[in-house]
Amino acid sequence: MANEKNYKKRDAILSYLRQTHTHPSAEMVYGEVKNQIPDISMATVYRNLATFRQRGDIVCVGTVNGMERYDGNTHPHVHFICEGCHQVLDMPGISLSEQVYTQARDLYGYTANYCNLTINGLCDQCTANKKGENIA
Amino acid sequence: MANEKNYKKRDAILSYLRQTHTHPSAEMVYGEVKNQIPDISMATVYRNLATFRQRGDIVCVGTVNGMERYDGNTHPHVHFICEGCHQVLDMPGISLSEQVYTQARDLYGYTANYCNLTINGLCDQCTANKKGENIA
DNA sequence: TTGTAAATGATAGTTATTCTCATTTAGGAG
DNA sequence: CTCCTAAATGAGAATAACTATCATTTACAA
Repeated sequence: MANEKNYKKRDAILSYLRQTHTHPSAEMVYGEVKNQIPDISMATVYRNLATFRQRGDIVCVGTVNGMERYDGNTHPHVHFICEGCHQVLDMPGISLSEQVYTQARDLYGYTANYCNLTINGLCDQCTANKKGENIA
Repeated sequence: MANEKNYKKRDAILSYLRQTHTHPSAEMVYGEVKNQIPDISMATVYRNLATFRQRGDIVCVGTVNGMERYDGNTHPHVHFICEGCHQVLDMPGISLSEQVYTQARDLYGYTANYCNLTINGLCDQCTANKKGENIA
């Protein structure tokens, strides 16, 4: 009774986004899902990413190195973007106050749908590499 | 004694970014600075924006409607991005805890250079317009 | 079988951004 | 003043992420 409609590829994309913690770009999604379903195309990936975002099934983390990154975890949380290796990492120990939504409405009359806190810098590994460079 | 080197256009770009509160895109910067200096080119705008960002003279707010937005105010603060009219607005009443920098280092070993909190939604005007649509 | 509506694949098109390179500019050395 | 150098710039080509187009395929129902 699975697959009411022709959702095999669509479901594979969303499943992958919900499983991974890499906050992949469209190209990374394509490369991974292609392993399971070799005859998938980039058009399908981009199309479904747009659909998921409109539905609120995924969120956009932001543009890293010229490419948008996506997250299947829609619960508000903080991201770290490494400027060295372009990883996007979750920071579960750092909380993001959700009162910004009510503040946006009460202070400014705005309708807040989504908030995004990103911290940019160097991850632990790139920090170590950088230190090595500085010694030389 | 002004203009040690050939910095007339460079300075005009940075001055504009520091004056305005529109968080302009490269194209918006070009359009404005062109009023003062008609023979400026887009290449100069892009080149100097990249230079300013490397130096830390400006920050990137994020990509809005396919275009990066820039801010001459480098003090960490919160931005609102209107999904209707694509305005980027400051939200001075909402604070951004700077302890995320020390938390990033202490909890994860990351080197944090910059943090960016954006709230997405509809500004007051677009909220009003949307309500009008819903009535009809 | 036939009809349908949505999903997809292949590919062309768009556009923000970057790259290349010749030219211009400002200042210093002689 | 002239020559030299190094950086800034302008014009346009090149890049690449993303979107649009359109014919085809798929799943389901009548």
